[in-house]
Amino acid sequence: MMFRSHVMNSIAEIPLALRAAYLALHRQSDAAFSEHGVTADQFVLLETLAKGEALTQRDLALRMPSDPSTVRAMLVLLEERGLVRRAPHPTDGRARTAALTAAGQRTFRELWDAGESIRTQAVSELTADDAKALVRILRKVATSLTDGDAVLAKRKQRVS
Amino acid sequence: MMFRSHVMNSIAEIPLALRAAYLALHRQSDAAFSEHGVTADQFVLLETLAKGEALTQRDLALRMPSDPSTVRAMLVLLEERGLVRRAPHPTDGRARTAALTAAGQRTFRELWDAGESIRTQAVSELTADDAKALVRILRKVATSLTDGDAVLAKRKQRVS
DNA sequence: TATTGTTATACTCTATAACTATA
DNA sequence: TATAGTTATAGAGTATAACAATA
Repeated sequence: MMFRSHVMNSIAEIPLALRAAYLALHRQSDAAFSEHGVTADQFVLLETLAKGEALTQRDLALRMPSDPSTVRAMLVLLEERGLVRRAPHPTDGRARTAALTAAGQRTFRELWDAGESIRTQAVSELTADDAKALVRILRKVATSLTDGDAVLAKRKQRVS
Repeated sequence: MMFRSHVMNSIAEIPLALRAAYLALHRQSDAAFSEHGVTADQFVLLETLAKGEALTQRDLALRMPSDPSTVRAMLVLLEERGLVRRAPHPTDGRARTAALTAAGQRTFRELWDAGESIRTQAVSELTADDAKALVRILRKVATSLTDGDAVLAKRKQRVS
C-alpha cells in the first residue's frame, strides 16, 4: 500500500498531523476554560465577537466558521449565561446582531489570559519563523479547501 | 486590547488558523466520505487500523488520539457496518484487538482514493517545502501540547 | 425571489464515573 | 493494585429541512 511506503509522502501526512495538533489544542483549551464553564468552541465565538463589533448571526457563522444553526444554539447557551446579548439589527428587520455583554467581555479577557500558557506551550519548540510560517501555510490550506467549494459549485453549474 | 493591535502577534493567531484549516479539512472529508456512509473521524480510525496490525482498543485510542470510550462507540458503529472486527487478545484476557475486515480494507482504499482530491486541493497553493515544513511544525505543536500534560501532572505531584 | 433567522430533529463525537474481569 | 474494556449517561457541536418574516 502506497501509504505504508518508507518514502512517506508529506502530503499524505498532513491530514493526521493537522488533526492531532488541532485536537491537542482543543483539549487543552477545553480543560483550561472548563473552570469558567466555557468550551473551546464557545471561546472561539466570544473571540470572534470580541474582534468585530456587533455581528449578525450570519456574519458570525461565516467568520467562525460554523453553521448558522450551530451558532444559534451556541448563542442561546451563552445568552443564558449572560455573556452575550442579541438585539434587532438597526436596519435589517430580518437580522439580529450579537455582541458581548460587559460580563462577556470580562470573561473573554480572563479566558484569553488563561489561554496564554497554552499558546506559549504550543510554540515552545518553534522558532519565531516557524510560528510565522505555520500561520501563513495554514491560511493557504484553509483558503484552498474553502475556495474549492466555490470551484466545485461553479463546475457543477457549468455541467447542469 | 492587545489582541486588536495592528502589530498582530503570529503566536496569537495560531489557534484560530489551526482551527480554520482543520475544520475546512474535516468538512470536506465528511462531504467526500458521506456517500460511503463514513464520517471523517471514522476514516481516521480505519486509517489507524490500516497502518498498524490488529491493535487493542487502548492502543487505537492512544494513536488516534481519542478517548477509549469514544473509540469503543465508534468501533461498535463500524462493526455493525461490517468494516471492523474485534477479537479477544491472544495473550491478555482483558484486552480485545480490533482489525479491518476485508470489506473494511476495501472501503478504506476507496476512501483513501476519494480523499486524494482533498489532499491535492489542500496543498494546491503550497510548495513542496511548505508541505514538509507544515508537517514538521504541526508535529512539534502537537507534541508540545501533549507532553504538557505530563509536565503539569509531574508539577502537580511535586506540589502535593 | 432571495435571505435571515428559528425550530425540530437526528447523529456523531466527547468524556466522566461506576463497574466487571483480568493482570 | 493497576489495567482493559463496558455501560450508562450527559452534553456539545454539527447539519439538514421546513418554516416565518423580511428584503
